[in-house]
Amino acid sequence: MLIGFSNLRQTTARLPFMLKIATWNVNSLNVRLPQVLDWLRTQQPDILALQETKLSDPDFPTLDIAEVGYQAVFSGQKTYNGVAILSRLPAHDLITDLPALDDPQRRVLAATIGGVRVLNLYVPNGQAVGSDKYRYKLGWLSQLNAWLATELKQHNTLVVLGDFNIAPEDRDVHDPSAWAGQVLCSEPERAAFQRLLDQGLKDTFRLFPQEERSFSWWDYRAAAFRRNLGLRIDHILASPALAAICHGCRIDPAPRRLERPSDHAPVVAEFNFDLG
DNA sequence: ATGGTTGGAGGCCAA
Repeated sequence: MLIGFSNLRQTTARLPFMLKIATWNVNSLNVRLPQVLDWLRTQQPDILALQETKLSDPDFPTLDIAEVGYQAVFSGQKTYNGVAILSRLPAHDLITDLPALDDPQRRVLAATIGGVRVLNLYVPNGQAVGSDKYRYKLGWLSQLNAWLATELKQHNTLVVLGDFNIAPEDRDVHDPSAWAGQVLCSEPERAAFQRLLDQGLKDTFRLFPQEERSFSWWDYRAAAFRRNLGLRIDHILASPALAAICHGCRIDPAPRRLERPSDHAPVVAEFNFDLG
């Protein structure tokens, strides 16, 4: 017993520890709270970024989330948008707005958790190419790109994750010809996504072999999930230092199969920190 | 065949 404990102490110092970071657009945390609590209990992520909470801050279910062992920070909005970060460790140095964008829409929440800088995003949907909302989306992404540059200067270990509302490549689309040039897939949106990667971020999902036709969002209509007619629009991007220790990234389709699901599935990335 | 479904407001809009 004593020997075993001694060995454990010796080896623990050299064992890597895994940091599990996830993102999930829940499409109303009110409706999805039981599913989120179950998912936290079974998957045990260290950090879970939520989008589309659709809750004002006083209504945030802080106590329910604390009961399963997580702290919560949030930037909420009634009815629309709303982002939150749930974590084992406390979150500090919060930012809730893109600099130089005076925007009442709650789509951004940055925090530092256990030394990792986390940028949680709910990128505007854009509605349709050429619409006012599409122009807002592209302007928003431009401001995001500028902000990311300043964040990367300050933080070596950084993740940008959330609902990007962009399918980066045709392989992220169930029917590329049908979606060609459409919102979520248009060239200006993909170029904006590429500009984030051009700053050194890696799409952690594509660091690993993945099944073909892997998607993170399926329309509620036309039995799209059953037919796997989806898009991969939820992403976990990692700075070079974090990408180098990324150990895996996967989409968890299980919650999408539940009754009253979100239209998005969670995405999970794991990082190995060697404390030796 | 330009459909269909969900959430939340509030008697349509956003996704």
